[in-house]
Amino acid sequence: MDKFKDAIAKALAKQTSLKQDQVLGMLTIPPDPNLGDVAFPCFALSKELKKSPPDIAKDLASKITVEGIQEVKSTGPYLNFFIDPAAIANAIIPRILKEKDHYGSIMSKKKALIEHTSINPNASPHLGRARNAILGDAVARLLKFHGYNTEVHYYVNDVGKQIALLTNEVGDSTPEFSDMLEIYQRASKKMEEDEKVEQAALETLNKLENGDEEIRKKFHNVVQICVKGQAAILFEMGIKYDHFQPESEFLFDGSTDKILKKLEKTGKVFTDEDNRKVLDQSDYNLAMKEPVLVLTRGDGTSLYILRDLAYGILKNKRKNDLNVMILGEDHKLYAKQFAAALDMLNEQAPTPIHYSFVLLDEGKMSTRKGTVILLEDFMQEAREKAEAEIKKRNPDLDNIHELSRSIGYGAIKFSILKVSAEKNVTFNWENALSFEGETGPYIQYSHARIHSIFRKHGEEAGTGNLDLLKHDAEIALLKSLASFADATTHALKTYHPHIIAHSVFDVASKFNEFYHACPVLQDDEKLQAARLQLLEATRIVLKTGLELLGIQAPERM
RNA sequence: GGGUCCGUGGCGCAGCCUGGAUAGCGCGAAAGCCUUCUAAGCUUUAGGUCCGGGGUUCGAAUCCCCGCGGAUCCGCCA
Repeated sequence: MDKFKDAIAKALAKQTSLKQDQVLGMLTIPPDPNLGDVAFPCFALSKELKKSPPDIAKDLASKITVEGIQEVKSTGPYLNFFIDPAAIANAIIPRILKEKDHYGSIMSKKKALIEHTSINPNASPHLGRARNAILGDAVARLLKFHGYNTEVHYYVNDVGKQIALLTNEVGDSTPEFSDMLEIYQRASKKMEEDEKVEQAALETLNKLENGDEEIRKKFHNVVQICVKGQAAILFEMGIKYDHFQPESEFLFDGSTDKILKKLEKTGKVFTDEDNRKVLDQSDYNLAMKEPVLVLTRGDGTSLYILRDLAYGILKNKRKNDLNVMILGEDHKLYAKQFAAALDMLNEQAPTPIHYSFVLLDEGKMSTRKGTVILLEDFMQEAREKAEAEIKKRNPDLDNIHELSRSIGYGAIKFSILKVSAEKNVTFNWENALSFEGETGPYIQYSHARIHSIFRKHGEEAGTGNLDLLKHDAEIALLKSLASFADATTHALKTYHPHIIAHSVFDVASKFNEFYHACPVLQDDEKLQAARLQLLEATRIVLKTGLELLGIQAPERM
């Protein structure tokens, strides 16, 4: 579409006092395709020309001709351009068929690093955490799609007080991952009731920092059980990581000490009345009562910020062109403080991508309190529903087990990814497990329908005269395919996968309208050949779009 | 008290960056469409003070200001 807009802008620039770039910024899409494909509002020229906008539109309509535009018409104050449908088809279809799964990619050759998920290793992940992982995975896929050599990190918070608490509670027993949630909740409850429990956790932590091998082993065991259990669930969802970075590494290799010393050299570190080391950040305009960052506890043990800084510096050593991390909205201020601290060390900060929480009707989720919906339970519900649906429609399929995973997880991911990350969502079983309308399965179904046609016809789309594609439904689909490429670049620029979700849904929706309006396999061989090409292009885009969201594209369902 | 994000038909959302013509989509509701490429689909109908109030502008869901409501944060949790 950009091609046509450029041509229009060029032609308009010749006829008016405006520059081509200015015109380009003013062009809009009419609300109804019957009005035209591209519009130029004439209000702005009104003062200068001392004529009414409708008169200007009329005047320009009679003067302008643009290649690939079959008609220029004035409607009130708007100058409307009708793109020749054949020109759209010939511009977009060959491009998609040639670029295939790269269609929409900027083909960067740069490097990127993304850190996401990074759940506390204590229990089975709940839906709120899943939003981080699913969003992060989608952004990682987006980066890879655009050609970024992308490294995916999972930061393992294996030295916290919460892990100490869990480790103490586990003691010498050898629990399974599935026991951890209960153990963690039990420990949290004990801590609330008895402050000695917290004291014990802090003592354990202190021993860990002072190199107690026994404690270190225990920590390691508990953390391993948790991380393995969590990663297995996420892996089942198709979410993978290149590197698990243990936080403890920065403690044991002396990085935290080094960073503390470096920060002290800035002269901004002071010791407070409780013997804690505190970093003064008043130079950074942070919206807090006292812009300070506490670096150590009174007993000298380090706080997470020092480890985070070490990790941030390590990330920078990889020389990435893009460096992003997915964080909850509760970490917004912390991300700023973190960036400020890195700046004091003359280091670059990663770009945070924040998301809001998933709420339940009854309020917030909390692993400690047990008011959670676990991702694994949600996954199971989705699989079971998918399996029931498949058996209802297509009981003869031989891969029902595999298929119900694709469809169930597709529904979960799409329901999370279609909403912009900064929006609070209230979880609702019915909406989240819907397979109809604006859902993952709807898109998967559209993709499967195309495969069905090709199975009947034979896999080769062949060649044909694309000028024949001029039905309204065909044109609408063509335009949707064209705007997919805009969506992928916009999504990259803003780190907003929901833009992809809506775009690929639009393609599926336009395809289904086309499917009902235009029979593909039919007597008119030439028309059939043209439509098969359109179908092949649609299949490519649907598959690409689904993959960007981490959703599989089954060929039958 | 201060900062940030969100507020769009009964419900869930897109549109806001970059202002433009009757505000889109899905669910739910009502009615229709399977002897033709999979009905997880399609078509039609009903349903909206775009949270409220000011301002900027020829024009505001969109930009600015002031409120209201929700989320979240503001020193030893990560």
